[in-house]
Amino acid sequence: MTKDQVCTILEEIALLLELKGENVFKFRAYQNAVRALELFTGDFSTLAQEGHLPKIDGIGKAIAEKITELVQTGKLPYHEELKAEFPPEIFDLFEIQGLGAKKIKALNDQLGVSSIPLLEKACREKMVETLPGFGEKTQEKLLAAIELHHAHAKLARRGKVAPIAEAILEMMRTHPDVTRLSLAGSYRRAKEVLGDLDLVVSSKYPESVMNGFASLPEIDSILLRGPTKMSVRLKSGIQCDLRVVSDAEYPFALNYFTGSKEHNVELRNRALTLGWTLNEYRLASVDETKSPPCIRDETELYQALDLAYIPPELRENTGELEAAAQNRLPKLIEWSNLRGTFHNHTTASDGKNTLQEMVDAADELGLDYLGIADHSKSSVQANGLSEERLLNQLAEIRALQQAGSPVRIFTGVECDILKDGSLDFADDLLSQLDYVVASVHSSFTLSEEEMTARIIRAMENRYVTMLGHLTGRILLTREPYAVNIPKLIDCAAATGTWIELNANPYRLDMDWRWWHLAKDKGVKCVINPDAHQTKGLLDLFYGVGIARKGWLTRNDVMNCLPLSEIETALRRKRQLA
DNA sequence: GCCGTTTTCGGCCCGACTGTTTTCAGTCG
Repeated sequence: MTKDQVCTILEEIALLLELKGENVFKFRAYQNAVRALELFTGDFSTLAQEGHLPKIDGIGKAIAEKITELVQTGKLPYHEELKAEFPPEIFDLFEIQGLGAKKIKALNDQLGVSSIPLLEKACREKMVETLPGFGEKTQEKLLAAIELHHAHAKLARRGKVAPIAEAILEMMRTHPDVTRLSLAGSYRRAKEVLGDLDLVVSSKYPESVMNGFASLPEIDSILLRGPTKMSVRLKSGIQCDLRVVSDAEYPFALNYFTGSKEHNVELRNRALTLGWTLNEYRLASVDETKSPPCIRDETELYQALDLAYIPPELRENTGELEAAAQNRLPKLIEWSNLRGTFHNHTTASDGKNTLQEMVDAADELGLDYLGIADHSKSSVQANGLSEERLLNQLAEIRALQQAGSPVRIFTGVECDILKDGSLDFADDLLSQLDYVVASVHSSFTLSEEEMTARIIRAMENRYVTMLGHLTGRILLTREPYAVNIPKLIDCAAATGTWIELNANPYRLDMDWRWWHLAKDKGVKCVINPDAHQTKGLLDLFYGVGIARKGWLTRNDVMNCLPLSEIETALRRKRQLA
């Protein structure tokens, strides 16, 4: 049983305990355990088999025993028994906005409402308003929430949200009563998928700012509105929350609403140990024996807690507070550090722009070098190149280069890793290219062992410079294929193979949660847009955000190297072998 | 159920908003 499967079961246990009306701290302990497991990148199954799980902070004796039982037997009677107490569809009800465990329990106990369709029926028959604690308005809101649930997926990819978010920010920036403003929440932390959008504003005239916000053209409907807080539904279906505070409160509000929740809890705990109490408005003395320092921005806020400034992308409670306390936070990579990129397509395979157009776009973007890596012959669906067509492209690129291209063009290929781990082209062809991106595009359903062995075999080829989109995931659409990522990281370190950070907002693969580990093992990252048209090059922006979340610096990312050094770097692995 | 420089009991972040209440419970972030 994998870690993910264990997490799913623990998550269900938490919900079931909450439904039963158990002690809140009990089910929260299960949620904390899931969180701890998700962040844990060590050897999970060995630890579970040997009973060393309590070494992970947040997992105690009781939960560790349950996990061990799950890993060893694949079953957990405790979970089965809990589950038997409720109909299985009841979990869906948690996705309806406005419904929590207490209300779901009341609906189930008193009306037999145990699924979204039954809830819809009960609302339409006006049964819900008869329950104590419920009323006519609640009933209406539930119907609206059900409709919304049908209409929109709960999460949106960063690439969908970003243009809207930046547009709202720019429009609000021009409002005369806005003093300071920032996007906050998971957007500011550069998360790959977002549940909503948060905007924090400081102003002397909150009413005026709220009116301005309410009249933005992007807004579809207002979900709730108080004196300082407003939630709206945007036309794109995304929820957007606005908070207006005074300018003195702004650094605290911005920090609080940037999160993550776990980072905030740690920060508050740290404040307490220093004799301060921290909330979204201020820092205050616990016993009023001392007056707090003047805090005008987030840097001063972290300073007051004896911490170096922690960039938003790192605020996931994965060791950033400890590092900030010891002043050993990395200097994170920035957009301007990128000098080139490697995984790009042209009309030769399934791209929408020609070689010349891609080169011009790279030049306009200020890149010094561009790698072309079209698909190989087995990717028939993507018009993959035959040996002959690849050699033709090679000649075309050399001619373009000699004609005086402003951008250095590197010749590569995105070479399919076949089912058995062999490559789509023979070594003598690969050796004529500057580099090779090796990717899986078929047979996604192999077992974890087979898939891991398949990719390892490909990495052991001296001509494979880098590994493309490591897990094949399409965010919110296709699950990653089963593969042992720690083993792949170890192999990349041993063979000197770079791992791609695929910057396409549909992929963002390898996931940011693994980069810190990869970096510690000495694995090099390469940020590639997997561009299929000129504007796709801009996806590099999303890649930098994820690299920052993964604690990476310019030294960890190969395409930060200047042109004078990248050529040698591309040749290094093939010369080692 | 977890945790520990208030340590084996007694805490566990906490404020805003809504709706149903008539002082508060539930939900959300």
